[in-house]
Amino acid sequence: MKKKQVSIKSIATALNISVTTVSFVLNGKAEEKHISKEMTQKVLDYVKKTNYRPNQIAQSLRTGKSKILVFMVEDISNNFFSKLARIIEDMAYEKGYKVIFCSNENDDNKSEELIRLFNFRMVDGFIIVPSPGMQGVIEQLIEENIPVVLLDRYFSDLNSNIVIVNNDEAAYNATEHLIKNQYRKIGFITTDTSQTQMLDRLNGYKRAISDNGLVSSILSIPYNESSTQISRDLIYSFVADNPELDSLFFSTNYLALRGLESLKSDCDALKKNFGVVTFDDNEFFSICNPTITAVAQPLYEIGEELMKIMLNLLKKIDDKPQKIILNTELKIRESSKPKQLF
Amino acid sequence: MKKKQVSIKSIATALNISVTTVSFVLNGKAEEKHISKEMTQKVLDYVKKTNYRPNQIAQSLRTGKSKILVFMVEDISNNFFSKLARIIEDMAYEKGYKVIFCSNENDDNKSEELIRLFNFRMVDGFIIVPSPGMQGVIEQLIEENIPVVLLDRYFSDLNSNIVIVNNDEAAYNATEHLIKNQYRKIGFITTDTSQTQMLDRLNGYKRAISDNGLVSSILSIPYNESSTQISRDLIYSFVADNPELDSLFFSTNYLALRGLESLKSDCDALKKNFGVVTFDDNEFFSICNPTITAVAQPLYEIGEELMKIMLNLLKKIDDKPQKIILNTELKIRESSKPKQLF
DNA sequence: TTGTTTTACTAAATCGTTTTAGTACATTTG
DNA sequence: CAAATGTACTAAAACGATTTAGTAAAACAA
Repeated sequence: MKKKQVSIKSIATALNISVTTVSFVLNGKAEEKHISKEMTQKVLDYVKKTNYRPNQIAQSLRTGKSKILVFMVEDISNNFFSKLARIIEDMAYEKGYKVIFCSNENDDNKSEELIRLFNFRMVDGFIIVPSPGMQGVIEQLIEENIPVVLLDRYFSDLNSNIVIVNNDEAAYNATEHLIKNQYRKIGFITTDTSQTQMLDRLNGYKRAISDNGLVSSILSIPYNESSTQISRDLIYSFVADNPELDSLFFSTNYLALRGLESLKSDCDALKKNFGVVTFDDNEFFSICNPTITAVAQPLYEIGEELMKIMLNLLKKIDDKPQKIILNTELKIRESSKPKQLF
Repeated sequence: MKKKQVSIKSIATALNISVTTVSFVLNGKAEEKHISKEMTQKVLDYVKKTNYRPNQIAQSLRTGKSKILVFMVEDISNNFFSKLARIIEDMAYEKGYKVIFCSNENDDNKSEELIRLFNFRMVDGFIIVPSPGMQGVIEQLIEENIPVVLLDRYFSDLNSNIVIVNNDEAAYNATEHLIKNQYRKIGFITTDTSQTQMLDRLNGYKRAISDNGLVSSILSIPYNESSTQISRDLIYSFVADNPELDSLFFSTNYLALRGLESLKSDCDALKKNFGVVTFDDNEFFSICNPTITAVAQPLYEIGEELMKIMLNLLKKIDDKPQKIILNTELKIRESSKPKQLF
């Protein structure tokens, strides 16, 4: 009933040759190792007949390579990350790598635990959206010469490979866009984390505001509440308590979602000339009513750059650590249309 | 510069004892194997000091278990699957399993290729959203006693573990809901695949329509076009060519997205008493305008059932293959409100 | 003829664990 | 006091591949 697993050894025994010969043939070293054409063919035929597949675990043990990458993000169910995951998945598979995804929830302990789980040894490389206190663990990985590429956020005093977008500039431009369209009191919704990408966005917003002689108005939502009713309520109160607000800039996708829910519950907010811009695009933004203006990150390019760097690291081509900064695109839609023409 | 990896052997040598002893201690078998308290402590101390981590690859080779599961879906970037992925990820990690996600794009060749890539041996179990022609490969897995659980769709003549929802009934109820709310000409948007869940939904729709003496109106979109402009156009023409239509039922989330985009471009469609119901809920549905009525699948329960079955399979507890059918919930929102009252 | 090369293979070590089947000594039991 | 049992350990095989360092025979060169 139970089929015996076919191994190199079983092949060797069946053909009455040595495992070495089989291994050479399978690894395409027949010629180089002077295995005769007939022998080679015999092995190949038998392999095909028995549908032999090498045991990758054994290969990994011997070669030290697992052909597995880890893609660690904040939350794999977040649209931004899942879209990116798909892109990375495809690129990795094309190169013969499998990808294990995991969500660290921006929690340092979880991040470290996950990395320990992978044990530095069953994984060939890490693509990581780092949580704030991960610098030590990441340094450790780099020190041990394990390929690591970061994305989305960074550590300013860590010289690592990283792919990010022009957060500051993008936020500046998006804010200016609102200002150009006559919005004057622009609320900025962010979280209380020290994530660099969030700080950069905040900075961009602040610069644009002050460059235009306006006054900023910022709501910082506790990070751990950012996906709950509490954050909806906070946004609601923020808008209610600041009746002079004529627009909101959400600094990331999940905040936008909470915000839109909140503005929606205050039925009229969105209809009355109220401007909205958000970071991170979403397919649904073009079917919302009004459609939502968003800063779109170049997902495909991000994935491409990440994999380019990762593959180089895996090939042990070690350039200096690279810092890639990609450009975002402001997708202008109805939610930010000129105020007086609304 | 390069730190030597600490192994059981290096520990044994350092402490001048045998690897067996170290292994016993590490596996908590000290007592059972009569290792003295002092020895045990000595090993534990050294292990802590050197920060030793076992090489999981070697463990896997020896034990035949990798603690890796594969979660194969149609497209990991699809909201339904990524939300589910997150749930499964969490449950699996809790039990010490890692999860490799992959997208088969509903393509049989890709599915098979992926399964071969995992090689039947570097993975402990598969959770699969099967593509139509995968039955053979799946039978093969089952035959080789590899844990497999299917979800979302099934093969009617394959006796496998499976978790699905009451598609037929759910579609019936959703259709009836529209009918109760005075919609009379309900279009059904589906794809041309033979995916069972889609057929079941179609069936439910048809039954409700005929039970109520109405006439059905179905648009089937070529599967491979289902995420392109073409499908938007098809839906657009469908609505335009059938002016008597007063509502649409989208049979899955990506079709709903295309449909809503399409209806949006036909600016007024959604405002004029036009009913919409869709399969698969989405966070954005409650901020759309009108908010969208949807059949919500119980993601958490699905994940829970999948993992429950998988863990049993992994424990070699072999019950009969189970077929779990979970109930959906119709989330009634504005897009299906009573027609005349609109 | 002797020595060197080339061809066609193979034995055995290795990767880092787990586990079976010991051993040597001490203690208990009948 | 001999046999049985218990304690505290260890040697070595095994998992399934890769790879180094061979060997034996044939071919070629001097």
